Amino acid sequence: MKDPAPHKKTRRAPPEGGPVTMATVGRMAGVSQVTVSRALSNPEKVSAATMQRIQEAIRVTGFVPNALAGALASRKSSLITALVPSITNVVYSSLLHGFSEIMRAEGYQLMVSETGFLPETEEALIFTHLSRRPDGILLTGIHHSAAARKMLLGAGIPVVEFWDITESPIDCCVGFSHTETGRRTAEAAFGWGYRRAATVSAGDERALRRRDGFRSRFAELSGDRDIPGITGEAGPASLQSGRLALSALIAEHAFQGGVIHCSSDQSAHGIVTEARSRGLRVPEDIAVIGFGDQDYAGFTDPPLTTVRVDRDRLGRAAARAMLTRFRGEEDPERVTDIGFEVIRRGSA
Amino acid sequence: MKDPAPHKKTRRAPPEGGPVTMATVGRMAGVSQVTVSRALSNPEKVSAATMQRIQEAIRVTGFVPNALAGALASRKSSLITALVPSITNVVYSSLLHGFSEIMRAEGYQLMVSETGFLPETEEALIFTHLSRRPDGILLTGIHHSAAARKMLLGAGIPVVEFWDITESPIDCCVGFSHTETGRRTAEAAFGWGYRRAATVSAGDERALRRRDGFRSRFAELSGDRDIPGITGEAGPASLQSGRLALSALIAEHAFQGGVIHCSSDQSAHGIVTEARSRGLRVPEDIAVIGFGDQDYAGFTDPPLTTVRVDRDRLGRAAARAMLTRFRGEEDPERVTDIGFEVIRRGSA
DNA sequence: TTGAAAGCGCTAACAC
DNA sequence: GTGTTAGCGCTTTCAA
Repeated sequence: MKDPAPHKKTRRAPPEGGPVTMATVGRMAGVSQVTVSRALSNPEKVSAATMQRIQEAIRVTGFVPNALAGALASRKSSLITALVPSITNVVYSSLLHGFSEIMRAEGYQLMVSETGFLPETEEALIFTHLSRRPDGILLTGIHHSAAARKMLLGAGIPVVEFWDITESPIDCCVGFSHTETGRRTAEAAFGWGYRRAATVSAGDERALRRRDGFRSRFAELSGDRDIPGITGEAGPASLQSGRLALSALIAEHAFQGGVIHCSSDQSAHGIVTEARSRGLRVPEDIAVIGFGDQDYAGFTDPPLTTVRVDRDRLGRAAARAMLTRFRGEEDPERVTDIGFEVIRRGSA
Repeated sequence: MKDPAPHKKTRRAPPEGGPVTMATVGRMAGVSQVTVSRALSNPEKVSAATMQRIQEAIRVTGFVPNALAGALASRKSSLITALVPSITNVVYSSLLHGFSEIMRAEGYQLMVSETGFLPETEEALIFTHLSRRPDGILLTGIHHSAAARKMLLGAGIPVVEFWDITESPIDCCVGFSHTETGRRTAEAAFGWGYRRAATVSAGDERALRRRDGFRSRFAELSGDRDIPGITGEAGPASLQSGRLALSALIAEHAFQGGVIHCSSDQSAHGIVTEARSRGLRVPEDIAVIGFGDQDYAGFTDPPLTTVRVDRDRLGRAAARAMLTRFRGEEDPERVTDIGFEVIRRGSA
């Protein structure tokens, strides 16, 4: 028997065994597809009896709604996109943790990618992520390529930049001044009596600003213009890189002692470890200041003097900034400085 | 002037300033929307001249394709969903890193959520994630609720369980035997001459299996049936928890020395730290064996004896397993045991 | 090489 | 309360 409608094109065989949709559920419950949709999003607008039958049908069929279709139709994906330099770095992963906790509670899901500290990669990822039509986007830092900024602006969604602050964010930023941490660390160290210093820094842009803040302020205060420094590559420092850095400082820069400003607790820990295994006393011979106040910082021996940033609060503040924008509030805060704290423990 | 078509319902004002779609681009380039689609997915099927005009139009408009619509129409989302206990734990984040690196190269994006080691949370997240219609799903471990297994099976997509192995995976698994790491560690420690032991373990199911493997095997070999142990909560151990555990072992279990089997390098590091600050020698008075071979394990003082799992390889193997399934290969490997290695350094 | 038509599974607007 | 209709922006036929 020929198909009576010559122009009826079907892509696939009839709907036997096809995906379970709201229509499937509706058929089984004796209602239309729309009613199923309503039962799921506005339960109060459906009669109790209908609700019962629909729920039973959902149970039997194992129906899982298609959020892709929902997002397309409603123009709301409930998706938040996040770009961080590296997820293996606790600093960023803990921030994401705090952020996603709040966003999840509000029904949003996170899609994360790593930029590897590379602006080109970030730019490419922004494009890919925007194609998923997220409701908002979270970026690390305040430096993004011109093309990236353009795409972001064009997307017309909230953009939260975190872990740094600027007077001119794309949309809004939540963080603290990296330069200022360096300066305040220098002031603290000078106040504790240190007159000679050195720096050990990772190569990424923010670590360098922390280092430079320390350098210039310490020079100002102590008059010492010759502060030796070891600078690594962009990317996370490790305990090992800290050990190597101290060795290099001693071997190549004839470092004689004083305080060492590190761009991370990891490298600070490495320096302490290396110093001890060389029989040097910490902080008497070599004092060390870390950055980040990682979970272990208070429990090393000696415990690390470091800069504490309330990452939990930062993550939450970023989430709050985004939620505020979703609510469409008038004139929301553009810059949130959550500050930091220099914590003195045993290592300096 | 009244609308001549009384039943013409438009949701929004006419398409002025609306989103930039393929139709917009097509109009500007003087071709139909379909041709724009083709230009993007099958460039070779479009004439060079047309291609030029389309690309120019894309550039001018800043067009970003809507992957939601694409996925809905093609039934392919290029999305992979991953569920891990915690992203702040380097063990899992480094695995994700390796996995996503390969998947991204193949055009897939990762959507990650944290289960917090809770099966109920995992179940809820599986539902949410499946609603995004991922092309594949990556799960941590081999224990999932019955409802979760059912949903997963019903989704009809590749499921890779990693970081553990079982004879009966949902689809396939890539990992190693946790019990076996404990047993082999016990054998190594016994071989090194240790005759007394203790354990310090996190409370999650896999850590407990490592601990039990160590316990029973060490008891078998040494005849010592009285191995004291400290067991923490589910969730990541920290340097601090290791320090506390050693204190508890000494105070509450009158631990006199011997080898301590830890469920992580973090707690092992804590024990070493605590031992030293108490004036105990490592490994002479107290020997410590960690787990994970974290980046710092070889650089603590003394360096940690530990169990190494090639996480990079594991992440890659998991990715390969998934890609194999995407290709629809016949009868693919269901269980991949990537093994582990006991590494002896200074702490035991 | 290009286009027209149909439909992916859902939500929004409206009528009953 | 519930159903009908008209899309959301794309891919997939199929015909030209």
